[in-house]
Amino acid sequence: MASIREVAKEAGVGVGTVSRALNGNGYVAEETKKRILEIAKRLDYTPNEMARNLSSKRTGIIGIVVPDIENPFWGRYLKYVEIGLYNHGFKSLICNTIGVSNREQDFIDFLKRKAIDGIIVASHSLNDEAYLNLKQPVVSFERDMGPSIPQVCSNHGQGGRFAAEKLLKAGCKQVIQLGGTYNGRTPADERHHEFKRVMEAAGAHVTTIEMSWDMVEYDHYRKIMESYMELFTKVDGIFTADIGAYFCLAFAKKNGIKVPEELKIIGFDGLEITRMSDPNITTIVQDIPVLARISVECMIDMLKGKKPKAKYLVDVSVQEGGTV
Amino acid sequence: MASIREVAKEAGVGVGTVSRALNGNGYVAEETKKRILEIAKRLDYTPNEMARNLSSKRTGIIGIVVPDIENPFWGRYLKYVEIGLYNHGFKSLICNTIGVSNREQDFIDFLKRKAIDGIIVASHSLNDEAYLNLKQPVVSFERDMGPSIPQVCSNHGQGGRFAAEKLLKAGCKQVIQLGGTYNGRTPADERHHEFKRVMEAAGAHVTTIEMSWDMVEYDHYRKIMESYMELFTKVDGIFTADIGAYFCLAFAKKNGIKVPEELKIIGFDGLEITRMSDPNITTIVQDIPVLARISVECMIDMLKGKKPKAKYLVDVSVQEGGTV
DNA sequence: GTGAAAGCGCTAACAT
DNA sequence: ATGTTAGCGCTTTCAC
Repeated sequence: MASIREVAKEAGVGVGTVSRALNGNGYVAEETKKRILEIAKRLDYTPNEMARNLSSKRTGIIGIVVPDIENPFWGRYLKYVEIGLYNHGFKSLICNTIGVSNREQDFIDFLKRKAIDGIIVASHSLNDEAYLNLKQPVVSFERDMGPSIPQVCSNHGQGGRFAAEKLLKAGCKQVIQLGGTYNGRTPADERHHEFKRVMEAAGAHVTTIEMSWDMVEYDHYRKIMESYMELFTKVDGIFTADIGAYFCLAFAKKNGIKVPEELKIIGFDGLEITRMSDPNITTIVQDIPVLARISVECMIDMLKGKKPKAKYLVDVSVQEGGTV
Repeated sequence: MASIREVAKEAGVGVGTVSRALNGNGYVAEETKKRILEIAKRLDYTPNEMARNLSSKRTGIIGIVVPDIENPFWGRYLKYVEIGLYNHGFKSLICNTIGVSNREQDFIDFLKRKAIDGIIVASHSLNDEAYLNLKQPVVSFERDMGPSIPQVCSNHGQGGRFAAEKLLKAGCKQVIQLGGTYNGRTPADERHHEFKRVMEAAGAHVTTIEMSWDMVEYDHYRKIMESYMELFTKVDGIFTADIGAYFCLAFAKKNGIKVPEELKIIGFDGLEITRMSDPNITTIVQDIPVLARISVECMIDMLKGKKPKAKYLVDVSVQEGGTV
């Protein structure tokens, strides 16, 4: 309630002096400074952030656009982005697109109106153009949006190679992989390209089933996986996202297919769920905390006027489990 | 970049007229209005939200304090709160306390500084006092913070009774329940009180193990559950949060304990995970979308100056599974 | 060192 | 119907 003017009046000084005393900028005599601080506390003075924003032209808020907070991958990514931003003094505003492109556009407008200082986009229901020509910083997660927007993503190609090597070493000859929408050539598709390349180079046969992982209900994937499992009986290895891997394993157990003896399963992502099954699922782990940290650092650099690299590739790793 | 003044100058009118034309307030001739809108578009005019905030004394942003976004329960709650707020024209700022009370206090300060319009608190690492005496609206989720702060929570007592009834009907005589920290008398504890009361009234024996569900790593709970399972061999029924129930079931399967024949398990929360096991877990479902919607409506009411009820209790329901 | 004053960009009351 | 002007509460020159 108390404004800077009341503090100034009470202290018998000008508002400028109060501002300097409170923010530690410019010269203020120790004496007066102490008095001002005291009065500010006594009056329970709280600076008005809106006014401060208007004058400083920044809000201290960064927007984060994700496809679905409820999805464990995004929940985790969001968590670590929030932590990173917080450590740099920024707050996190979320936009959960849940497939509705309006929501994303709405958020971009919010940025244009300077209600937030920048956006980290990890969802892509909109064309890239929506983000080009923005004056404020934008960082893209898992998508190439052109040279003006830095991109952070896992080294999916490496992940695909790791998966292929694991299955090859385990003796797989006839495998299927589920996932990868080849239209957009997103970074994530790269893992399926590489997987196929390496497997085939070693003489194995690969069947690719295109499907997306925009999670609806998990149980949806159970049915999908089960129907494919019925279809491919001669298969000795499967490479798919963790959720898929989980249901594959469940199906195999239920139908007396021995894992890993008769069927090897390797996942991708490294979600908690892979550690909740018995046996644990062997999977390629994305390093979400690092992905998030780099996303944030990119953003901070841009806010400071520094130009980050165009692309950051983060190593994946293999989580040993009992399914390969 | 273009400000309202430039639009005004270009259109040969005053800034007031432009403001009215753009916001649809007050009288503006159709003719001039059309011209202004055209010019605004041509100049790519975007209203500055900070300035607007300062003058209107609101930001259109609501803060949401949760213990851990990555936890599926909170992720889901957050998702539906975000959707609700969005539908009312508000954006969602998140504060993930992850047990650090500073973070929560920091957020309260943000509110005091009028950087956000209100807070929905679903985390409680701070004393209630921190929220009392705030001029802006606060809504509490799953905690009684005194008469001045409306509270939204599941009807845990009902949930405890449902669970007890299920187990009793299934013939349980000797059960254990895990969870409930009797110190704080949080709404959630109520389910364990009621569970015990009903079970004992029917002549069953109840052992209560106090523990909290501030999730660290899921696997942490696997170990806890396993150690308790080893301990209680004569038990014929278990009531616990879904995560615990999941690991109980896993343990039972691994150790040849037949579920539900020899052991009945009933969970609480209604998380996805209960539908990922085989059999699905019988559990008491919290209606998160409704809890979220009411939280939001409470907030909106308060922002409008309406006084909401002091307490909103949301019904839970039984999800039939194969563990009871 | 400190006070006065000019913005920051918009809204709204008040003239005209 | 429209222009002018006074805030909104703070930061930041620029004199003194």
